[in-house]
Amino acid sequence: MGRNRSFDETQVLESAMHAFRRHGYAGISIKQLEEATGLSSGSLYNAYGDKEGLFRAAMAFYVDGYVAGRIEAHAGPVATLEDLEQLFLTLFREPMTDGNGCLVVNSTMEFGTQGSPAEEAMARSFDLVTAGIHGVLRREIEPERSAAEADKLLLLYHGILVFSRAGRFDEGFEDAVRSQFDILRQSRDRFRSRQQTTQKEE
Amino acid sequence: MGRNRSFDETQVLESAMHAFRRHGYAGISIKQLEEATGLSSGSLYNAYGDKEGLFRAAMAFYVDGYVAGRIEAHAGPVATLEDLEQLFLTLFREPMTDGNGCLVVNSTMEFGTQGSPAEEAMARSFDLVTAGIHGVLRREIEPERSAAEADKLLLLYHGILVFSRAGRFDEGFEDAVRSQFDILRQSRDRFRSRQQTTQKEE
DNA sequence: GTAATTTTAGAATGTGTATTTTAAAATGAG
DNA sequence: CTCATTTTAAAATACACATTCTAAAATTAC
Repeated sequence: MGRNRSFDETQVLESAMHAFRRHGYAGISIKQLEEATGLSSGSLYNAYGDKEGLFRAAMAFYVDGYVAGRIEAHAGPVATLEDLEQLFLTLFREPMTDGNGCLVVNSTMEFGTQGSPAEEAMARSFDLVTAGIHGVLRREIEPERSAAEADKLLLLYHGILVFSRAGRFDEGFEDAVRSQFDILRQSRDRFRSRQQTTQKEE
Repeated sequence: MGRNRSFDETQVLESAMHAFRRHGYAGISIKQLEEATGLSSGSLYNAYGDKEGLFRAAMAFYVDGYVAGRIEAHAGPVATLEDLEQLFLTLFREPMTDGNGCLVVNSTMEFGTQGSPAEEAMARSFDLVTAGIHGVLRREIEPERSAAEADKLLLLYHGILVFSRAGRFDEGFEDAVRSQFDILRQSRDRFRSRQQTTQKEE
């Protein structure tokens, strides 16, 4: 059954992913992808079919490895406001500060709605983040305000990714995040004491 | 002194701007730009030098006409929280809902930090929006919280532009915006009554 | 060890790209 | 009216691009 692949697939996808993150899909050539991955175009085409196939693979790699992992760690089924706050604060630390932004959001902005090679990965990633944030708030604050507050955080999160890519990292943004989570914690405290009061009455 | 230009420059820039908005810079070809603008490549090159020149012109056109106009109208030197809220709510109405997003933010995500042909226009646009939002909040709410709340709104605003381009317009986002402005209005009320109290004491 | 099969690198291919050139048509200035 | 200059459209150019082909090297299964 012929020889085995001699390159490290993970390493190739990692390199390709960073290259796409930096230059976008239309903005990078096969030649640049050869340089980035260390593979010849022959091998790339053999392994991934075409440029779009490599892009899809890099997207899936990114969503599985980076997005899903971060959401599990900071916005999983038992995550608290404090965990979620950490999710936001990691956006201000390595490796998110290299100025190349998030592959999913970059690709979203490049392709828009109309049939993009990134469509499924994009949808999956947005669903993960949305569900994670909404889940935490549903557990932590009063139900009437939870959806609106979750949406605010969702928008805040993606706003940060825009400024990250723009290289415009005001120090204030971190304060803005902390201040918003402080407000949510106050909300949680009120919610909890009200719950206790209700319990006593029963 | 030779003949005059026979095309409507405004109309050409408007078409080019929408084409760039839709396809990005790297994603659109001169041929497509000929179709979009109705001009032959000869005329385009004569008028704008090259593809990058046309892009710069389209960017400047967009920032001058759209961004600056909207900021003046809703976040000028005498704008209130209500005016600013309108700025946000217009993002949910025509013509911002065509799924092509904002040329400035799209281009930011395409090029990132490193020397982009959109650099000056991008910087000007971000400065306009930032200054407008911070200006309103500085006037309307208590100084200690004004910067953080302005940054929150700034991030919220750009988050909306991401979801707009993604074609993922949850109805909840509009509620999220309104709820945030309701909170800011409460903040303004407290700030004003405190100011009155202080005045009486003097 | 042999045969089948895959990977691999690099050359080859054809298409699409941005851009320049060409020459004719248009039109403003004197 | 005439001349100078510009716009314009279309053909021409040169290059970069994604992709395919080729043949050799590698390596697994038997």
